[in-house]
Amino acid sequence: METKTYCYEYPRPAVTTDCIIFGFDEGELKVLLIKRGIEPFIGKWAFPGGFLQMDENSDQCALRELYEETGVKNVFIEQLYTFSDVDRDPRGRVITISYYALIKLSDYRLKAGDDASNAEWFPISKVPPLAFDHDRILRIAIARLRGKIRYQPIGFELLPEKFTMPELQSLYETVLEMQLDRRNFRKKILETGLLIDHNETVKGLPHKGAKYFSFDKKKYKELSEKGFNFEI
Amino acid sequence: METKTYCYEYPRPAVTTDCIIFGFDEGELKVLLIKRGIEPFIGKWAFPGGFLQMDENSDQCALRELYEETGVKNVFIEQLYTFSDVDRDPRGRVITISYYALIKLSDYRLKAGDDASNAEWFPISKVPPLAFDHDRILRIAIARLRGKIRYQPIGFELLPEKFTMPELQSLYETVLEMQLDRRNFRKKILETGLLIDHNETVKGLPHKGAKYFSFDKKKYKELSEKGFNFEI
DNA sequence: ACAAAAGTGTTCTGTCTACACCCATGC
DNA sequence: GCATGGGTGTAGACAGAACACTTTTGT
Repeated sequence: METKTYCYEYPRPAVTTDCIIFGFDEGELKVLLIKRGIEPFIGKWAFPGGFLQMDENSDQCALRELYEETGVKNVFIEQLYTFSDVDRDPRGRVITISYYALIKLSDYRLKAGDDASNAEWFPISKVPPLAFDHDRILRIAIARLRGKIRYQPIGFELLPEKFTMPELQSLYETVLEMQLDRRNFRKKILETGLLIDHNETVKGLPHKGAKYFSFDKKKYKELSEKGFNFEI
Repeated sequence: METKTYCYEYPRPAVTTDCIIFGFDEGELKVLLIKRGIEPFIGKWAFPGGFLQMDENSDQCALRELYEETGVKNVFIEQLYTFSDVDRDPRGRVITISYYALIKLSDYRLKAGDDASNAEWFPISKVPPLAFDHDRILRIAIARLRGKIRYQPIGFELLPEKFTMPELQSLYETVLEMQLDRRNFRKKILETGLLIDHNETVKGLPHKGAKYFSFDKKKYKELSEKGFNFEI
């Protein structure tokens, strides 16, 4: 049978993916925005994204766009929500499958935002009004991150391979917008048995340097297959 | 400026919505399936769904399809996930924005599944192999329901307006696939203050009849705006 | 020696868990 | 009066919250 005989004749919306890229740096949660060089919304900031090709699924599209626009690769990425309001794009009917990504800003700070780039990191408290319905998308992305960080070990995706306990706590405090008790936090995190202690401390500070840890991904994978649930 | 000048020239996938409709009845979680009358997958069971029109967003599309195919209206519905694999539909490139709905089966049992209808309720333990990638979609929908019922009061959407405590507990036990202690369950639910006691019991049984309750939606809305979080 | 941040244990409190007996109803 | 399922309270275990002093390091 011919594929053709099955073809749909309905009018079709355009389909894009957009990616909300979170980073964490200097005690702030940040998001990467691109300044639009074309209409509509020329000069406004928006999330990186682009059109779905016919030979890729939306995950691949989001990863591809992420790489093309920011040089970022091999990062945590997850589908967020699909936006489909009729008038969300003045050019016509566009459906956007949104994703959010978590990146280790320490690794990528240099690439995006350098020299003449039109990409820039904004602390989420200082994000300007965005193009399209991207303000709404950002709110939803932040809510997802906040909800998920408590019961999935995704916070580590925002920190360098090696991080200290105060850094990890600061990340949680920032994302959850609440203060946490130092002793209780450390106890709870270490109890999971998922941190590798490097027996190595931060040097060159005018005070005691914190110990370096890293997250044991392999162990987490094993444990979660046995029904273990991360929770903080 | 003309809208036309903005028009995208990329090839476009077709876009549909599908709806996983859950019901609860006779102590079983059930899902509504439609027997396909056309190729591809003719004769196989699949979720109700259809093409997105150019004048509706995906929420509206899902509600419309739900109503057209099952006569169901005014029910809980929520976007689940968007599926976009290149070969998921033999007819060509089709992207599906999936939704799940929770319905009070007691109200709708008669409509779907009557006489010569091609719709039927299946206990989730007895769902046959489905068309397209609908098996995968169902697994994801069940996982979402299971995850969400604990911290959002969505279980009530599956029960009649008035329900008894044993019915509610049976629903939770079924969805969560675990036994719950009767006294502790009742205590925890009543502690929320969100159940209205009708001071009325089930009659005509060969034993003590259970009391009727209903869920106080209005109070829940007020409380949740003040930061209250439902949890069971 | 002092300033600055990291590291560490214990008590208290409230929540979750486990559990057994009486009650109402229809036959 | 008996079989069936509904309703109720309490004691022990456990986890979460609160909290203060000592250690290290650079200047």
